[in-house]
Amino acid sequence: MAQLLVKKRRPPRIEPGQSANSVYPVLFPEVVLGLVEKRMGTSRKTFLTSLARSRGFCVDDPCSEKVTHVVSEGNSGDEVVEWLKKNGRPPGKAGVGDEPALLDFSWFTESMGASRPVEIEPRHRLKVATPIEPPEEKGQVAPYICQRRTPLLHHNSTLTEALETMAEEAKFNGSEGRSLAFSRAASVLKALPWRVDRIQQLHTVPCIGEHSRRIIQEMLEDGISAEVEKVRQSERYRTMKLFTKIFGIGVKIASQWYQEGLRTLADLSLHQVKLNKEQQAGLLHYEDLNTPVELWEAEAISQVVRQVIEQILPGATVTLTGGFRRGKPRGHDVDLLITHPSEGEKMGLLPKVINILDRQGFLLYHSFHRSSLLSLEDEELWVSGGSSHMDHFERCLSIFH
DNA sequence: CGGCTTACG
DNA sequence: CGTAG
DNA sequence: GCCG
Repeated sequence: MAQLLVKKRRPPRIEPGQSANSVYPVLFPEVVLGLVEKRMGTSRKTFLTSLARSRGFCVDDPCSEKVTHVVSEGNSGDEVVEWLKKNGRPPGKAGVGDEPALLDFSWFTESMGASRPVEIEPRHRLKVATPIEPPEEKGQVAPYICQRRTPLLHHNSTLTEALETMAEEAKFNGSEGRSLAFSRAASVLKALPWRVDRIQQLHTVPCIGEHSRRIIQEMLEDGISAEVEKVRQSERYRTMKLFTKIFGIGVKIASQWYQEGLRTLADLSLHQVKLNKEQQAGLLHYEDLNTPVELWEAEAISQVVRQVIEQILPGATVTLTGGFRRGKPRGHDVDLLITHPSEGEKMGLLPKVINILDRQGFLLYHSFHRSSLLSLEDEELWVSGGSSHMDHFERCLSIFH
């Protein structure tokens, strides 16, 4: 099997103004809307569905198990629960916690206005007298990390961003352990099914110690943490963040540059710092490489690679994997898996693919050696493969254009 | 007080 | 030393 | 920094 990863920077554009639902790119695959027709009416539901899809939302039958956000207009929470039951929504498994959120129309309106799913707040939730959710919620966090949900959209973004700033700062200072602890504190808050609004709610939550609790308390009381703000404003933190976002530059080199008085990307050129090939590409394509890849871009790259692979190895399959396959709307790269029913057909496939992509002008940068390759740019393409009984590992990282 | 992921280039 | 998941 |  061969695995290919691609990051693209400016792939083919999708023309605006298309009407069919399928042509709108899904920008928020982690959110699936279900519109309750009761008291909304068929035509209004159709209109709202088109509106949502045109803004990149996925819309499905509210009774589908894929639905994460059930939106209704003019119904009480109990009425929606009853309606879902009557219209055949399968009952959720107790304790799994995968029940959809039951939301008032205000959440829909605000999300459409923002062109993205806004964070769910208590005022958005429909009040349900007969809870559809099992009384598991108030309780604890699962004992094992692998049992916890860490959703992209959760209820404590402000708090987790603060804790992650502290984690980053610790890492910049060489304190891996501290950094890990703050990262865990942030993660555990992402797993909570409710918004933390009182410090007492954290008494039984693991990974929240004295320091994290102090920061959280400050934020709950003042809406801001002086300690975190001080970090965010500090020249050291800002500069380290700037430098370590250069592909190929880690804490050590960034710190060294800071010691030498360097502060901006322009300073690096002025002082003619020594950079290897990857780092040069990293600096040259700094903005591009730090701009997230959108799902539609990933799909465009897959399509290009698919077309090239078809020429070289007919019958091969190219599948988008990685974060996008897990439903993320954005990523920092594109993972592609290349498979073919026959054995041995894939040897040397990667260099051929890269050469063709290069000749077609898709690659801004690429490099590979005997067993691996790595490059970075507006787009990057990474391929790795191994054969079944060979310890073969072929990889390629390039930049797509 | 020690541990905090691991492999590879 | 840096990258990746 | 947090945990055992």
